[in-house]
Amino acid sequence: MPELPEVEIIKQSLDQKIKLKKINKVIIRNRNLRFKIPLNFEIFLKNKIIKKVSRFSKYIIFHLSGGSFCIIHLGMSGTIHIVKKDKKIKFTNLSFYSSAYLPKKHNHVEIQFKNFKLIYNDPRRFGFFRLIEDSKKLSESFSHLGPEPFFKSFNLNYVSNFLKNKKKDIKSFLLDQKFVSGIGNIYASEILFLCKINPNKKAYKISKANCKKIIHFSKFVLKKAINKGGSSIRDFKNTSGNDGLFQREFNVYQRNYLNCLGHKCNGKIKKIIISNRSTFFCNICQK
DNA sequence: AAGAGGCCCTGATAGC
DNA sequence: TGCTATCAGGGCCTCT
Repeated sequence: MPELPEVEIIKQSLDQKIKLKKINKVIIRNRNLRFKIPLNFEIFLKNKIIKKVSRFSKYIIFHLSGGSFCIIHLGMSGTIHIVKKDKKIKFTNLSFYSSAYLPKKHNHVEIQFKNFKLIYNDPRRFGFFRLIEDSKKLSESFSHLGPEPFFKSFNLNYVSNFLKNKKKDIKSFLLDQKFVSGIGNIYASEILFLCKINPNKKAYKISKANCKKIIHFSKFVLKKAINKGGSSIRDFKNTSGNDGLFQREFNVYQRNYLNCLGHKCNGKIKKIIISNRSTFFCNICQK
């Protein structure tokens, strides 16, 4: 599910709902996520106050009283939702399940507050939780990640220097979190379509003009997706019962065999595999 | 250093 | 109905 826009939506509503709340109790039902949840996890969080919730790239960050942090990554299938005394609260944007569907399986982590609890559900268990002792270690834990598209450091100099001499295709670099963090498989295809760049194009062949387009449309697509409440595909919905709306704006993602939406283009959208991930593009518009 | 590929895991769906 | 194969929005690791 979650690329930067979806994580941003979740972060925004979490910050509203759990900021300044005290954790009463933590229950772990399955520690075997992407990384094993440490045995001191419950004790560490108990009685801590969530000072605020923030986000970097696809990571949610709980700022805890005492100066420590808890970071959450949702992997492919992680969802967070809020439950009040075994009844679901229809908080906006907190869960991507419909209100009619209360997940029972795969509720691996439960964080209890006074009047409600936060539930982490993750069928594939590619997500993870990590405890971070202080802000120095927090920045260390993100040091391997490149800038978000929104950062000033994601500029023409940086992009063209990074791609220079790289022989891999450009689409793989949009997914490479060391190059730029927050873009995932959906938005990589969408960004390249708007740039009119073929996803197979070798990175070193990307012109400066095209680097500018990549910078521009990376920001543009992610911002627009955030404004639309993210993308809901498959069975995902948010708690207010609504889907995110950005999937209606897809130009290429999952549109294989359909007409290209490019201006006066008669092409059909193609689906190919690049580094084991589905990739959608128009071979007429995108050169 | 950079790139290719495998792996972690469950569930939905398609095809036989 | 039930089997098998394929595919999912991510990212880590190893090998070359």
